[in-house]
Amino acid sequence: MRILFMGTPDFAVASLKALVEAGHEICGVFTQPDKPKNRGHKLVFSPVKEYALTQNLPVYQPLKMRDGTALALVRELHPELIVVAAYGRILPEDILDTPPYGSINIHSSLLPKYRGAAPINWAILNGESVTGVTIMYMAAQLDAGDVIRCAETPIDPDEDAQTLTERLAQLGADTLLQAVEDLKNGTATRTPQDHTQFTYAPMLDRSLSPLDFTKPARQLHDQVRGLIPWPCASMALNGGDVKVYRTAVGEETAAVPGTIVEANKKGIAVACGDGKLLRILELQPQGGKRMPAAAYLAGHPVKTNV
RNA sequence: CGCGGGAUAGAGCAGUUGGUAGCUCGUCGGGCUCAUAACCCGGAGGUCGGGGGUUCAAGUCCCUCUCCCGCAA
Repeated sequence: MRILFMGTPDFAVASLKALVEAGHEICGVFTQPDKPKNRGHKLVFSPVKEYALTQNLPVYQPLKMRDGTALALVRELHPELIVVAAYGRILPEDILDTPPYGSINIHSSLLPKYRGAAPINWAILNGESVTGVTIMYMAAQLDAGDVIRCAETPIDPDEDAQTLTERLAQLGADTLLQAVEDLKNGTATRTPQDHTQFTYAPMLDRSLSPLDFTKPARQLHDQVRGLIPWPCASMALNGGDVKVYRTAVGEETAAVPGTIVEANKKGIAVACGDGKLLRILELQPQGGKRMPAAAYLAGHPVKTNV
């Protein structure tokens, strides 16, 4: 199949790689323009671009999708199918309608649940035990197209959004290949979503970070897992803010929520709203690196029961 | 030239106006204990990120390079 691929982050690389290795002809790769700013002032290529270059695939980084040049480019490439995976841009219908097989998207949730930008994170934040990927036809409305295939996977109670993203990227790539086969063989099904059941997973931001210890420990644990690697959960400690990377729900306590009950090799145990402890196992102080709680305590004594 | 923080023992940190480098943990040896991620005693371990400069003397002051982190994008 002659495919035009559109994607940007690591999540999309798995799918592109799968298509390449399955022998499909990639006639072009669209990815977000190099954002001229990282820390210093270095230009950074998107992961998809990095990979595409290693495969000598033609890379295109249109600035605008609606001024006609992108459409002209797509027509010139004559793709039989467009595959979009976390491209990060809304595509106009005239582009979506160009290829004879249409345009399909790989979305990292079980649609119609968690439409939007951060489905993996919100699935964890909400304490879901199952999620998955969905391959669908692209429609004018975001993530609302008819479904071709989907695949489920359980979410481990201690898994964080980063590792889940990696797993779903692989699952998505596998499912995508099957969907492409379906299309090629003319056996692809087309199932409309139940639009009454949809939920939305909006973009994450820093306001989601602060841990509120009046909430149940389990919920805070989910918050910590769901916000990795960005923006991360945070809490005040020793007069500064630290990012919290890994936690565990501990035993019962009679302490007032927010109280640090212990600070030792087992972690920093904080009382929560449901009378259970949340143990901070791994954290990152300002200006420092991510480290185990025990290492943090070696240089930053924490007072307990205050 | 986007803003800022940082690099000191295996890990995490301290180091005052330049004057022989400390703390907590770990580690090794010994002791105590029914037992311990507990306690006691003792030991090892650092050319203070690299290079250059000022000085009688630099972890500390000046210049420079490299790497890491946060914010902003």
